[in-house]
Amino acid sequence: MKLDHSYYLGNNVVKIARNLIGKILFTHFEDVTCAGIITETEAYAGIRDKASHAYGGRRTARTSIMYHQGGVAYVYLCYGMHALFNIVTGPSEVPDAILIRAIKPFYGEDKINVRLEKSQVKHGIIEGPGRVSKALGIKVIHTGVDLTGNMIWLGNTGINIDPQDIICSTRIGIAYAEEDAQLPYRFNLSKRLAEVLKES
DNA sequence: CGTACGATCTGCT
DNA sequence: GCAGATCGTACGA
Repeated sequence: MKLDHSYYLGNNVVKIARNLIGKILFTHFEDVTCAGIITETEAYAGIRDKASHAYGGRRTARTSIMYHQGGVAYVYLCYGMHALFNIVTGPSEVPDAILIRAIKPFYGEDKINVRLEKSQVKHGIIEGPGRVSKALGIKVIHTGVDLTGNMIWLGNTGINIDPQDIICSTRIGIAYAEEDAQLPYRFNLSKRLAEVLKES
């Protein structure tokens, strides 16, 4: 059920980002477990990707966790108020990461709704990376958390997803990345399958 | 030390 | 559809 360390060590971050669609993201804070099915991801391909925080080998206090071996969390603050949750992948010293942009609530919806306050879940999916973190209780201090531990982890559903149900497109909010903004590094579940999942 | 701005979200028009 | 919120981080002086 729980994805183990080897899952995160592959050096093809785009492939992992695609594979994460349909996996379940769990959190366990304050004695409460919540979970959501991942429906949207974006890959950030280390030092060669202008959209990545590690572009050109940039390495600062904030981004140093990206150089850790895959399987830990990278959470950072965006626009001064949103904690964005990323999954670090690849071998040590390869700063690849995957941003989780949307989930479908799967477990602990009561707590999720409390955390989201006024902005409740619409059409069954929590869209927007800031809202995903808010819903699951993930904060900047969770940077570095081991994703095979008991605070944040990922699991398999056992549901098989047809490759045709994964839509690939360009990433959002990275105009500064110039030509790399055109890379097909964003993945989401097709509307059709999202509807099916909504039923379950 | 100063400053510009972001892997965004919400509420108002 | 658009502007405002809101502040840590990065980078240059």
